[in-house]
Amino acid sequence: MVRRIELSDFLPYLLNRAGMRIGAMFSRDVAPYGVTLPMWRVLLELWHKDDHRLGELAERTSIDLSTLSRLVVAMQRKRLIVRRRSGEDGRALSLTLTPKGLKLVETAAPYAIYYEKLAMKGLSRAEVAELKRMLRKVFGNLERAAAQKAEN
Amino acid sequence: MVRRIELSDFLPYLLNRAGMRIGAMFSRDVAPYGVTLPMWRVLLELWHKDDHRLGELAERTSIDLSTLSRLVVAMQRKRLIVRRRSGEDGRALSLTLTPKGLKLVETAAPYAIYYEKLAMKGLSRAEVAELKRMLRKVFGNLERAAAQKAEN
DNA sequence: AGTTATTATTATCATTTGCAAGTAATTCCG
DNA sequence: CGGAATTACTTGCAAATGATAATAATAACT
Repeated sequence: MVRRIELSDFLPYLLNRAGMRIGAMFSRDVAPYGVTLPMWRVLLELWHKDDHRLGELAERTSIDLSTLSRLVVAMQRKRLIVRRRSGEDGRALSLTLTPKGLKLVETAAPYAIYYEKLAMKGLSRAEVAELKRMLRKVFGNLERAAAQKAEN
Repeated sequence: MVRRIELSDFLPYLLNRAGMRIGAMFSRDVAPYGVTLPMWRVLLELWHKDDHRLGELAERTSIDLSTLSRLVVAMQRKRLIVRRRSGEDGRALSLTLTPKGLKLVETAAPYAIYYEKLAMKGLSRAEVAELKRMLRKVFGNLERAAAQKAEN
């Protein structure tokens, strides 16, 4: 007999629920600007650090490589990003924001910041720092395990 | 000029990354049993509390209602759950696990528990409790805001 | 009771997604 | 050096998804 999982105390469940909810709320707000959640993730990543290659971006946005490949083509057609071959490695792409893309991230960013603040309401500065530290830790743990598994 | 968002300190990003990663790892392990992540979420929810209606389940699993409707039909065809009209409210469904469904959750649950443990490695019992409490708080904050918005 | 409103569920259709196979560039190694 | 293996990305295709419209049952109101 297996013990039942208590959902309100089950980390994957809590992560999924909080993550999906904040994504959905943000998403509805920025939809009028023509921004979808996957697009936003790409824009945000490129804002944060320009000149990404595709694989790197897929890893960081949690978007499947083939899905992302099509997404960046679409985003280039919309003049939000530029896709060119990397100089160093002719297989790789170099993805960068256009001015139009930059403008769009800057338009959407306040909504993201608003929802982050809203989510953290009632938590002290120290608690928030702890929460984020632990989430980074959690991700690091998973990442390390995945890497080890890939090794074998 | 808008200040750039620091990704490694941005809650929605941390939530998404951790949540997606743990979901993906778990998912690969249980795929051989014919369990997908959405299916797992439904099974887990019904394991936790039997006799759900569809809307309630959609809310709790973060699965879109129309998507979920098809999913539960498919799961009934696989004899994992039973779908019947609720006695109390003739509009609603009453969804329950079959013995086969129960067996399947019990097969998959150890993987879920394993990854939860893995994710929390290096955190003290007290820290874990704090993390979960804050995640519930975060979700509650978002939920409350959404409810208030819907009111107006 | 009859009409309207509300809530819950399903069907349809266009789009998105992800797996698997394919292509091209680069690196490895004899 | 040169062919095999690896890496980076793209594409084809079947399945999953989500928005919207339709349907059904119940509740609320007159």
